[in-house]
Amino acid sequence: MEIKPTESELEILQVIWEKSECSVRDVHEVLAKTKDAGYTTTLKLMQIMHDKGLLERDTTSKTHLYKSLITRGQAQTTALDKILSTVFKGSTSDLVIQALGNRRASKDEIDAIKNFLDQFEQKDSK
Amino acid sequence: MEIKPTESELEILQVIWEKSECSVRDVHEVLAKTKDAGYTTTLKLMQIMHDKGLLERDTTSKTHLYKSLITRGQAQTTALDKILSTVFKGSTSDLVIQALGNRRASKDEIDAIKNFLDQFEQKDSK
DNA sequence: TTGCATCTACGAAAAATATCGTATATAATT
DNA sequence: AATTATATACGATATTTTTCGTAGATGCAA
Repeated sequence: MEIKPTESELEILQVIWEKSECSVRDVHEVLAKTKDAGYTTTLKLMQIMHDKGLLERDTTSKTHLYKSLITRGQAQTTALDKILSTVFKGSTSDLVIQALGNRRASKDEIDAIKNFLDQFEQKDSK
Repeated sequence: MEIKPTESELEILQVIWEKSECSVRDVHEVLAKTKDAGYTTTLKLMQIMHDKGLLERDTTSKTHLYKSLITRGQAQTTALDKILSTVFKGSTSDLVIQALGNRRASKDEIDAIKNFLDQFEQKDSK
């Protein structure tokens, strides 16, 4: 079964991933900075996400607390898979090169990637 | 002005990018392999894309021919920017590492990336 | 304990996307 | 020339996603 969060759902997940457990108000206050949708909109969305199995919640107190049932890593994988197939013809190296080409990456970041590649290659060729 | 193709529009663009110039039927025949939507659906979509300025078309003959007004590279950049901000907290290196980690990349691909990084670093540190 | 603030629940409207059916024009075939 | 196949145009419907308003519950403060 595929879980594909919508655009708005991802906005919410971002907040929850940071704080790990959130009330609707917690989430809404963050979103309100960049977006203007009413409180009940956020509420409804989070309820839907709960129905879909994207969030779990603790309803013991009046203010319910939500946690994400999918990790940021999972969402990253899903997102990458999607754009790999839609715009990169499945080529991971195209994606990586494009990602590095158009953006500023610090030397540290580049080194991190190189190290990663080294160990990756070792594992691969033994 | 931001152009953000929808999911279905990207499916169509993929076909057009391959052939560079397509009739509606060209596109529809490819899509029909993996999807089942009627011919007029594809037609309508391509008309909408033309209205939006995503496609241009030559209407001299009965069968209109469409070309893409955005390159695959542009779509790649847009897609990367979006997921960078929604699931990667803006970290390019996270994205790259995640992309390489979960997928099989051939030795050639890895070498290509390493070369790219080398020249990139040179440019960077002068 | 009365009133006010803050929750949740939830139906329903709005907006964005995607799909289809039908009318009509044009070209090809017999 | 008549028939058939194939195009476009385009309104209408379906589906998905987002937004909102209102009702009712719960806790807190005066």
